[in-house]
Amino acid sequence: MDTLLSNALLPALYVPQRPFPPLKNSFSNSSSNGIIYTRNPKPKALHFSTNSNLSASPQQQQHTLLFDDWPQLLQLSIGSKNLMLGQAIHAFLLKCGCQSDTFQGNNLVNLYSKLKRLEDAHLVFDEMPERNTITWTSLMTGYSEVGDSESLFRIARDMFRGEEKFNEHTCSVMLEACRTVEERRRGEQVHGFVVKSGLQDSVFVATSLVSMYSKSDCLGNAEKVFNDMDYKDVQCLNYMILEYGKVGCGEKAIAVFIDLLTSGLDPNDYTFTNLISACCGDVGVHEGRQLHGLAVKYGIMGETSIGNAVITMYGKHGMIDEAKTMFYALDDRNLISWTALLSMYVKNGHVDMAMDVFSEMLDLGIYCDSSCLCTVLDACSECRNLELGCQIHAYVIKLGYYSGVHVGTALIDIYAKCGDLQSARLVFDGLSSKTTASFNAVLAGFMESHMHVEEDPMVLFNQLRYAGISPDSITFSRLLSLSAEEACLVRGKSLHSYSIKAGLEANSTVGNSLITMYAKCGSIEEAFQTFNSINGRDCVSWNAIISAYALHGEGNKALLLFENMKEEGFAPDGITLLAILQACSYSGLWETGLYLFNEMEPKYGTRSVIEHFGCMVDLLGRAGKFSEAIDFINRSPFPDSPMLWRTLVNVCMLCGNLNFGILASKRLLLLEPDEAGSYILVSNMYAEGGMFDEAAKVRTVMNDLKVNKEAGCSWIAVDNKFHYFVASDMDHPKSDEIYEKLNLLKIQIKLNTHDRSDVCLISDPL
DNA sequence: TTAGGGTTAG
Repeated sequence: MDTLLSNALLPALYVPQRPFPPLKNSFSNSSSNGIIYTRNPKPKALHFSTNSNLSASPQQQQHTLLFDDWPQLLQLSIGSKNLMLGQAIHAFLLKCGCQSDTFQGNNLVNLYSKLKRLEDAHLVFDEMPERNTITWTSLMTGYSEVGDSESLFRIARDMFRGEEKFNEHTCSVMLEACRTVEERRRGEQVHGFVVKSGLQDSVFVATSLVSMYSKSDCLGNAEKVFNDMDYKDVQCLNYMILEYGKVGCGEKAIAVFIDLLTSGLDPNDYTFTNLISACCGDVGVHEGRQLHGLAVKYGIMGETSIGNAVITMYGKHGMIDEAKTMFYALDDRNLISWTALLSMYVKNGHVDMAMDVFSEMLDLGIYCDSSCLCTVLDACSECRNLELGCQIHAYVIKLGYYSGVHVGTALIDIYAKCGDLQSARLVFDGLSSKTTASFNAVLAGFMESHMHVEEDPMVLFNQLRYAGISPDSITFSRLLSLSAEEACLVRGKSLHSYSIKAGLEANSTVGNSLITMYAKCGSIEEAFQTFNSINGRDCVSWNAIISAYALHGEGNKALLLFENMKEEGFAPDGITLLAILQACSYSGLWETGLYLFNEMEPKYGTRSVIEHFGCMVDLLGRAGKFSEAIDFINRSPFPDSPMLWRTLVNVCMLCGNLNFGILASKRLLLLEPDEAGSYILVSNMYAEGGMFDEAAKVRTVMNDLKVNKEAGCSWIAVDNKFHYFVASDMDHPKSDEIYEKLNLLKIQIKLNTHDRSDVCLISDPL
């Protein structure tokens, strides 16, 4: 063990000239490290100072440690993470000459393990002549501390081979190392070992099992272990309340709380913090408010964590005043209290108030951590305020959080959502470590920028795969949405294959995106196959497949699926009704559509919003009921909505009803005199109706008013390369061949539709 | 007489 005697400690060895005051209990100062030994070579006492200067004079020393007190001081060095003090005690023990003492060895292994000095822990461990269960368990704790489960289980195997007895402590440490999805399998093996060893009745081990299963996404197993426990203490019950709260099972959390009270246990601050936090899901503000009152009755509202949970709970239920009152009633506000208030304002759409709070924090000199900065950046992102985001970005750099992955991802998010993909990429490229979430944030930028990007997200995706970043369901969902937008079936299929390889075949998020991708790329059969393959379909899955059939004009199939959805116990939401109205509209089922629209609120409890009204205008128009459509708009809550009138103009154009189209156009241009898109639509409507002079007039008005619109573009993907075209485009290197092919196609279409009256060549745009 | 649940609020 001599090998551990650090040279750095030697200057501290000093014989004092006079006695020191006795050992005090106030060892909380973590800077204590001035070490002096009274006798050499075999000291009876250790004197130490709270002064960090090792060369301080003996008169400045404050504490004396008698030989028997060393375990107490060792605990202090662990608690205060004071390695130097621990090493001094180690040196002190060496001088005492008790190298073969197992108790001392165990304590030293524990010291170095807790301080993550695994090499030192191993040195002590290796030199111990006799080891016991505590020695092995202490060493395993070190590997658990640093998250090295491979080494931990290697040691466990050695311990097993050496026939050392595993006890409840050992099993708890092993289970601690299995609290991830990746380690779940190993956790199950340890569970088997626990049962075989008869240790499952220990409340420590059982709580570790509950924790292991819930943290590895197996709440069902956690619940089984929890329910089988004969004896539960407060900490175990608090744990289950926490886990139920995390997955939004507030009712179950409250049931555990009732069990806690009926078993005569006393709830503590953790109980209320966890429980109030659980009142943001299926359990609402009524229960949250009652628990808040109960915490006041118990006299523990002085605990900041409970107050913080109350702020968040009220904030999530939109009760801004109550949340604010709680914040100002707190005796001890901490950074979490401030962040909770900030977040509450952001989530309730009061970004300006959030920024006021942030300014106040800066004025008060409160130092922000990464979580607080992420919330502020969320505020900028929420209101798409890029300028403010840039200012916060500068502050982030000043604080040194620039390359941190969480703040970095929030920065990417704001740039991406504001359409500045280039800056989003710059932040992403500068991240010290990239995560799936940061990549997903960049993908949001691609989605926001649509087709106006040179870079191919798939190239970036492949680079990240090779760098070892695993895609998750959100990655696939976003990439599939991009493929759907590009109508690129080949790419969509390739992503489908990769999602199967990634083990996400039955994932509902990926499945739902696949349905939409296949439908938008024209393959309704594959959309339906995917729908059938999803394990645990949710409301979104049903909405996706109903929308898919609506898009393909198969209204009756969409209606059939709507009935199946209800039979399987899913409550249709606003999106379902929108999809079903579209299905009726595209399939000419206007009476059914009208009936369902009128049933939305009374039968389905779904409030109709402007999109539903838009759909109804389209439905009535397609059914030729233009007069009814105009009445419908005028009687709706949105009689002056340009969107509804634009829908009517569009449907008039589609159905060739110029009279109503002109009527609707006049209203539209009155409502939207500066919107280029409306002029183009009206102009197109005239052109479709053969009124070319009127169409030209509208274009002239546009020019006079100087309203311009970016030209619409079409594209085609060939061999993973996208080719874009605008009207009259001659920029493509193969323009001549393309126009020639188009001419042939037009002739073929005319011949096939038996309309040979106007077979002519598409004129060269030049 | 040493080792284990170590939980909370943004």
